[in-house]
Order: sequence, then C-alpha cells, then structure tokens
Amino acid sequence: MVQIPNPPSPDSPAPRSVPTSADVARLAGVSRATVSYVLNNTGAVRISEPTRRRVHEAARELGYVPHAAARSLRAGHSRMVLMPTPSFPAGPLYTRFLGELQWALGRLDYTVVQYGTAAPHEEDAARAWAELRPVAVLAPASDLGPRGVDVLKRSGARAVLTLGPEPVDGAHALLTDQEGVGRGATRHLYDRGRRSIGVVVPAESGLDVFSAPRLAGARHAVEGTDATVTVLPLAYEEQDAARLAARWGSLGLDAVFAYNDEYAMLLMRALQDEGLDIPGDAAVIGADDLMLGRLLRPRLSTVHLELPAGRDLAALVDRAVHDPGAPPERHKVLGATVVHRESS
Amino acid sequence: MVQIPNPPSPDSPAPRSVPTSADVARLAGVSRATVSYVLNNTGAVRISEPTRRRVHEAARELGYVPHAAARSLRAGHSRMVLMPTPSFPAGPLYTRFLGELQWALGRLDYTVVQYGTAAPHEEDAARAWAELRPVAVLAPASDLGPRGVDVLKRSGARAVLTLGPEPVDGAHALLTDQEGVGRGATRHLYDRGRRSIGVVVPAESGLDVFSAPRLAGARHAVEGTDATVTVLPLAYEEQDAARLAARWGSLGLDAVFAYNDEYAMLLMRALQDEGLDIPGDAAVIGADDLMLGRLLRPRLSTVHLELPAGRDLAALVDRAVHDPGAPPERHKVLGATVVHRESS
DNA sequence: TTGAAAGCGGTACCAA
DNA sequence: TTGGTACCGCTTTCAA
Repeated sequence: MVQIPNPPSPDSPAPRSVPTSADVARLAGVSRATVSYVLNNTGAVRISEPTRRRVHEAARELGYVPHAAARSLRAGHSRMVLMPTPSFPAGPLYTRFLGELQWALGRLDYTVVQYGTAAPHEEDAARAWAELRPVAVLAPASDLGPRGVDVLKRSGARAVLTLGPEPVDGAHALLTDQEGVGRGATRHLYDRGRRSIGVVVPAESGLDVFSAPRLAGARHAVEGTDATVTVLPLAYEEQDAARLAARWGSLGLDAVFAYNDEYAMLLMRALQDEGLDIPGDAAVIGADDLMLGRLLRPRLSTVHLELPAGRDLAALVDRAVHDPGAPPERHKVLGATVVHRESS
Repeated sequence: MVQIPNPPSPDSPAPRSVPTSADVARLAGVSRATVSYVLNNTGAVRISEPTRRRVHEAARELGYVPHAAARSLRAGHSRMVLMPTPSFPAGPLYTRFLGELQWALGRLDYTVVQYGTAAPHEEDAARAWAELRPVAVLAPASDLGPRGVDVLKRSGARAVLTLGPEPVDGAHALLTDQEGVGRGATRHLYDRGRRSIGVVVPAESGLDVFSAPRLAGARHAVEGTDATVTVLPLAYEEQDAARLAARWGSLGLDAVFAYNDEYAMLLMRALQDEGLDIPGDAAVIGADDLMLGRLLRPRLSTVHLELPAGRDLAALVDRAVHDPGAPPERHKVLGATVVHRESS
C-alpha cells in the first residue's frame, strides 16, 4: 500500500504528513538503511561522501526528525531518566538541586523527563511511569513502595532510586535525614537553655513528608531530658499566625522550631506584632537557610541543608544503570548544620 | 533468532526479560489480539467473561505493563504534552501555576512531561523535543523561534503554545505582559510623587527574560515626563546589596522598583541598614506579591500577578489540539495590579 | 558501498 | 467470540 503523499488540496497549505526516514531515502535516491547509517554516523560502515551529502540534504529539506519511540522500540532500551514532578511546592533549594542534576545527567547523555501527572494510587503511578520504559527512575520514597519498585524493575528500569527518610526495598536509597534537621534545631534550642519548645507543623498538605520526620527528630532530641515538645499546627497565612501568636502566652513556650525559614518568618512577625521579644521571650529557629533569614531582624537562626552535588548524583545513577544487579546502596544526602544567628 | 529467555545463572534471581503482550497471550492461551482487546476494553469487540478473566490473570501474574512507545508508534500519535523545564529558578508563583496546569491536563487525559535537558541552540532544542512526537508543546517564547515552531509542527505537534511577552510566528501565544508589571510599578511611584526612579536588574542570568521587559515597561512609564529611570544591576547577595546601598546617596534616587519582592526585600534591608527611611528617603516597590512582602516592615508595596487558571489553559491546549488548522490565538495571561502598602 | 529484510511491541482490520 | 496478520518508524545483520 502506497502512502498518499499529498491530499489534493489546491489552495490550503497541504498538511504534509510527518516525514520518515523512508521519505528521506526516496528523496536522496538511496535505501532506508543508508539513511540510518549516514544520520547516525555509524562507524562500522563507510558511506561515500556524495551519498552522505545527498542524504543530509534530503533530511534538511524535508525537515526530518527521527522518531524517538521507534528508535528505542527497536533498540530495546532508552536513555530516559524519569522523575515525577514533585507534589510539594518546591522551594529554591530543591529547584536548584534539580536543575543541577538535570544538567549533569544531560552531560552523561541521559534525557531527563519529569512526569507530571500524579496517579491516585502509588502502584498506578509506578505502572504509568513503567509504560515509558525509562532506564532509570528517581522518585520520592513516599511515592514508591516496594511493589512500585518491583513493577518498574520488571519493566526494564535498570536503576530505581528513592529520595526520602527511609529506604525502600529493592531500590537505591538517597536518605534525606529530615529527622536530623528537627533534632539539630531542637537540640540547639535546648543547648541555649530552652525547655518548652514548640514545633511548627504546616497545615498545608504535601508538606507532611518533611514535617513529620522533622517533628519526630525534635521529639527525639528532648527524649530523656526535662524539656518538652509541643506541636503547633500552622497554616501559611498571616491570620493563622496571628491567632497562634495571640495565644502564645497561654502556651508557656520559650522557643520554637518553625519548620523552615518561611514559616519562621511568618511566625516571628506575628510574635513581634504581639509585642514579644525575639529571642528574649521566644527563641526562633527555622530551616533551609534561605536568604530571607539573613535579612530578618533579629537575624534568623536556621539549619543549613547540604544537598548532594548534581554531578555526584548523576554519576551514581549512571553507575546504577551500568550495574543493575548490584545490591541497593544507601547514601545520606542531607548534611544538616545548625547556623546560629540572633533569633535563638 | 530466538531471544534467550533466561541466561543460565543458577543462583542469582533470574533477570526475567520484560513481559510483552505475547507472553500474556501465551500464558492465557489466547492470541495477542485478544489480549489487546481485553486490556483496552475495546467496545466494538465482545470477549467472553472467562477469557477476560484468564487474560487479566495472566497479565497480573507476569506483571505486564504495556509499552507506551510501541503503542504510540502504532497509533501514530500520543497524548503527551511537552514542556521544557524552566531555565530560571521557578518561584512559588510559577510552581503553583505549573502544578495546576498539570493537574488539569491530566484530567483531560494528557500526559505532561517536562523535558529537562537544555540544548545549546534553540533549534536543536525544538528538534530534541520533536523526537518525542508530543501532541502539544508549551514553551517559553524565548526558547522557541519561528523555525522551532515549524520543526515541531512538521513533526506532528498539533499545538504549539508559547509563553512570553511577544508572540512567535505560527504558535499560539500566551502573552505575559511583563512590561505591564514594570509600567504599573513605575507609574505607581510616579503617581506617589517620585521622579528619580531606580530599576533593579538582577545580575543572575536566566532572569533577563523577565527583567528586560520589566525595565522596558518602567522606561515606557516615564516617557514624556520629567521623571528618570536609572538601571541598578544587583546580584542576589547581601554584599552586593550593601554596596548598592552605600552609594545610594550619590545616585540621587527617591524610589526604586526592585524587580520582584525578593530583590526588594534584599535591597530594602540594605537601605535600612544604611539608616535610610522607607518610604521617606526611598520608596520601594516589588513584584509578584509574595507572602514575605506582607511580613516586612514597612509592608512592601508590590505588583500582584494574576496567572491564568490551570483549567482554562488546559482547555485552550485541548482546543488547539483538536483544531490544529486554526489560526494562532493570542491571550493575555498576566493580570498585573499594583498593591499599595507602606513602602511607597 | 549499498540494499533487502527481519523484528522491536502493540493495535485493528478481516476472516473464520 | 477469537485468531491471523499487516503495519507504525527505525536499526542492523546479511548478501550483493
């Protein structure tokens, strides 16, 4: 069956069908094989210079672009690294990290794809990702159970890496020690003499992945001491912060770990508006070490987070891809350091 | 050539090759066609209940996941909407917008994919995207010239939408009126009696896409008046802000449009540290209407940006896909409103 | 140096 | 109700 080249439409700009390598071959007067050889610069086969030129010329003229799906179907594998689009509002920290990682993976000739449609159920998500047959998957541990890892591996993913506080069976783990953040912050407050410590837990959904372990770390830090930890739910709104500040006196707290710098700014402002002295009446510490903390007065104490360099992580992915049989590795990827400023 | 099913490795867990629909068919004792019918719930074909059960059972047992590339190769089209990963550090505004859009497109059964490897040259980028044969592409106008649009369309993209201040030939345009932001902010300062207006231009690369039109808008706002606009390059560092603040007196300015709220916070802090009164000595206005502006003292004036609802934009994409022949539409997608607070 | 042809994994037409 | 089969676009072996 011959494909109809151009539906006879005298006046409308003929909606050319997408050119294939066969079209290029036809126009150049060679076979499809030759086209493939030329365009992929196959080393093992020598093509004469005039032929090469003709093929390139034809490809350019037709605006030929190879079909990635067909290629990887034939090849039996792709170079796609899949990451789900984060479900939480990514801060500057994570954004920069992601950018670096993508760049580094690009250098290793991987194509990074962020898959952006959240599935309701965890295993469905894994199946949806698996349909794309990525060579590697890097996902939050919270989005991927052991079943999900299995689905991906059975569909040919040579490396599955999870990012989160706990490892997932069968996958390489990048352990983000969020507990350490809460522990460090709280221990710092304790060391500064505080004993009644509030811990902000954002009301916004999606953040519990971070806030839960941070809270757990805080609790852990005061275990066996005379200090107490009080949970302070807080929505990221001025009103809610004002409400919390208004009943501050009745809470009997002398310090607060405010989840991160942004929530810290919100709460600190509300406390100051209530006439409280920071750190006199209440010590405040945030986390993430954002610029804004340095700009506040008093300057905001915080927990600085050291994310792994994109290059290193890209190299890890590459190694994992090359050796799919290797036992899952575990890497700590969150260096947490308390930065003491003026607010605590 | 028969594929070797299981490399003889007596002790290691046999690395099964990826199951295909043929494997499912074999196990269920039916043909590949039947498998396809059952798993896709093809309406036109009735399959007996026992057979359906056997097929589903076999698929489950093998952990079968269909191969998206093979499917879309056969179908001749995909439901993939491709967006390049933004090259600038996406703020909370853009992040939320993106999330909404992805969700809305997901509801329309599109798969959103963020392509995350920047190509050096613009047309190369378009070609790289075109290899994936997305049904629609949504990209910053700065990443996509008319040639790029053409490449995409010739490779079967049914809709190409650009996001930026200027339309791109052949593509639907979502016009982000960044000029309007600068114009609004500057006109506001002018209306408040200011005549020597500084405009911050971030030193960080990648932001010029926004800063250039914002500056142009500022210039436009004072055209034909007795006011002047002075460009103030500023890196997002305390030091650089301090430097700028130190020579503030010599600049003879009485107001500044600080690019956005974050740069405004940085600069305002530096000016205050220099002992200047805001807005007495210098009026300050930011943009983006972030939470932090409301928390500053004095409260930061800003320009509120109204991004289009994800639902509406998703609907627009869907319409464009359904009618690829339609002439390019243009939509203004940035409602800019000055929010007057205390800093100006 | 070039061409013919098989086959990657699905889908859908046609026949049984 | 089910099976056989052609075909989507590309790569690669084998022959010429």
